[in-house]
Amino acid sequence: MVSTPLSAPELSKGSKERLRLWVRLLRASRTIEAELRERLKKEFDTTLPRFDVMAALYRAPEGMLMSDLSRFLLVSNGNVTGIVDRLVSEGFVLRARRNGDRRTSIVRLTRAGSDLFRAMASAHEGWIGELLGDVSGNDTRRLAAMLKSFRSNWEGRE
Amino acid sequence: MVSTPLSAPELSKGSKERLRLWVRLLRASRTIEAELRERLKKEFDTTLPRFDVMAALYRAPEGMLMSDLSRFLLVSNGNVTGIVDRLVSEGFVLRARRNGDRRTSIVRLTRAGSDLFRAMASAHEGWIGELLGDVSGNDTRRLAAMLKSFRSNWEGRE
DNA sequence: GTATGAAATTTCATACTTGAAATAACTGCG
DNA sequence: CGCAGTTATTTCAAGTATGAAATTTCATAC
Repeated sequence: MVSTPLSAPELSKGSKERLRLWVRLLRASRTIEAELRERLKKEFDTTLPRFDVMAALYRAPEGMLMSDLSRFLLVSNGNVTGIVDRLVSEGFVLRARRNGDRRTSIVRLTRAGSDLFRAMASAHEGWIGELLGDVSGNDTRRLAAMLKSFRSNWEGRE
Repeated sequence: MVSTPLSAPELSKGSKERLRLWVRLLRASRTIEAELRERLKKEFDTTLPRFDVMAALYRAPEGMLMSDLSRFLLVSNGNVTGIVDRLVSEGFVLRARRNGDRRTSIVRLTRAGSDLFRAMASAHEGWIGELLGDVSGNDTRRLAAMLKSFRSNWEGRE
């Protein structure tokens, strides 16, 4: 009928409902993210990206490559460089050259970094418990399961 | 036992499960967001924040105040200023002074902005349908309902 | 051993983002 | 009226984010 190339009259059947789901998903995560950012700033004078990097490194005591960090956190390479730079200059993270491959550098938490992260992680877990406190235990498990399967279904591509 | 002030031995009962839910929620939305950003760039040479602003304005043909935009999109005031500035300079958005209150400016889409947004929205809906395609209709509705109640429960504060 | 190409990281330009400070305009009390 | 306080917006510095180009190193085929 009309000439718009991509917009078939209805698109896929459930696309309106899925769109609504996406909008709510995004709003939920932005709301929580904003609150976390504010608390991290107020309580620990740090930021969410720093926290994310430290969380990733805390789970990998032997250290991670920059590219592993960027893949795991779903952010670009150049981005990780900047955040790690600042963490290094503050003494929470260490860059170590490897003997094997001089292109790569292993990044890991310093002792001060681990100590700080433990304190932050504990507070963080409490905040999440509070912010998601109105979600029942059943819903929590069901939501988490749905989101898990979504991710694994979809990420397999590309 | 120990001296860490915030970390009671277990925190709230379901806090570990809620933490897992949060991590998955965040990963899901970041994964989708990254894909949308890439496609918006490739297909329309624009960005997600620009799209978000235009989407908000499209729903409000009479226009919105800057502060309404920032509240609705959950981003800071200063942020909206920059994005709108760019959209204005590209001819997709218009700032109009009001006769009533000279502090405020009503922001709305131009004709070109509406036309562009319609095209983008149609593609966008299709992408979401595709990216969330593995979520069944039932799950879509259930997830959306859970996320809705979460948001309204929690946002009532502050 | 040396070109060729791939891989890991950094650098760069541009844009987004926040939170705080600055500006400008409105409101209403005395 | 005058001015104290509030509201709407912009400005600003610092940090985050991307994607592309540049660097450096490695690996492999000659």
